[in-house]
Amino acid sequence: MSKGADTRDRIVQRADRIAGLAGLDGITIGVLATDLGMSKSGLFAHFGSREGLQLAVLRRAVDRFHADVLYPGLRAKRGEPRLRSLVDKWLAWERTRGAHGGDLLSAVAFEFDDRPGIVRDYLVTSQCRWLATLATACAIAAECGHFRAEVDAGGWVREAHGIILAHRVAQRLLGDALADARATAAFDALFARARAIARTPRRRRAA
Amino acid sequence: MSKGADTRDRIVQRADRIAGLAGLDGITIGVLATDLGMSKSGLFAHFGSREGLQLAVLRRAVDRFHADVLYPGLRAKRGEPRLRSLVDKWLAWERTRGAHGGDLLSAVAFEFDDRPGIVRDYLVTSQCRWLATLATACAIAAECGHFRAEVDAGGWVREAHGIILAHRVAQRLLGDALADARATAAFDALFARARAIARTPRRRRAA
DNA sequence: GCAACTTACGAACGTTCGTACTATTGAAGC
DNA sequence: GCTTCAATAGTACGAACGTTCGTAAGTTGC
Repeated sequence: MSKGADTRDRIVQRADRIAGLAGLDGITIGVLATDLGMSKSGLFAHFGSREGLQLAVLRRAVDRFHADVLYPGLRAKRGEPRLRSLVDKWLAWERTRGAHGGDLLSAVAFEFDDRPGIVRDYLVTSQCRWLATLATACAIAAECGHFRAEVDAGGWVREAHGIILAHRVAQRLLGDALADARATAAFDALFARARAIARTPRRRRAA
Repeated sequence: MSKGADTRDRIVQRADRIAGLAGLDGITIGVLATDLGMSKSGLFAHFGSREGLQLAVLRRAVDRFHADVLYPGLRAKRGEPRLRSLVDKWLAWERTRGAHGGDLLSAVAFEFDDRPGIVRDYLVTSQCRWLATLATACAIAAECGHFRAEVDAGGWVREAHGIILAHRVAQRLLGDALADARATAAFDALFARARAIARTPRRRRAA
């Protein structure tokens, strides 16, 4: 790796840590430069703009997510095992706070949901892709007969997403000691429900 | 209302709108003063510090939440109706984007989950209180026989929280047209499950 | 060993930040 | 009508912001 690319990497790595605490908007070229013992201008030159730096940090987070969650998860065998592997690794990813910017993605989802720009655009596409991957894995689980044939993959994924998000708030904001156990239990139940042969009783639908 | 209190109110109201877009940290005394046609110092004097202003905005959001969600919801009759009323209003609150800072609370939950201070402290206590209220309502539903006696109120509330959070991301970030329908369906299912007489089939538990 | 390019620096730009102080206003109580 | 006091304006400050510029080193290719 060339010297430039190496420095750039160090910068993004450090910025990632800051973003984990203060959000992508909490990244500041001045403090970042001071932290790394280099000049603002030298640092700045690597990205051309603050937004470029933010995007680089987000990209890195997504790359890590792929490396730690997506690719290993996909290696499990088709059907429920693969889906389970994916969500287990997802939860583990969200759980490891601080170690790396494990939580950056969800945080940015809330931070930038109303702020147009390349950062948001990139986040949207990468999030959509991830959720679509999960939905596909869910559909495959149905194909394989692990899940009920009529399972709603989109709905299933949405619920999984909810479990992840609620876990994060419970753990990091509220400091709930039961956060992990609850999330795991919720996932167990979510799988069990999709698997269940006996129909859950259907009452009237809200208007 | 005295003139001072009135101005203060106008300031917080305006700041709330800004925070809805850019987060609590996106509030800036300078632009706020310009927006309202008053001097920075005149505005500043009302709060004593930026953090004081942020806290005032958060307080206002919580007050509105109580007025729009908590109190009206509690008026429904004991048991499942009350719980349903509460979560319905909760969802409605999160759905009304922009109109008022309907989404501020969840956003701040992610923004400040790693930033000690009075803002975070206030948020934590108010969130805990709200979730505890829901858990109580859920327990009462069990007492009334609407829900199964052994229902796990804490787990139930956590799932409800997840539905709300996932809905928000789906709606605001991903622009999912099905967001509302999915959230409503998820709540329906959550209620149905707690109600169900027939046990959902239990398989082995993950280790 | 000179040329071309990369990488980083230092200084400065104009803005904006939050916060202090002081001065002016305007309404209320006597 | 004068006093009093809360409310707002005015001005200034030092620091930090993102960004630009010109330039000095360092690296690489010929």
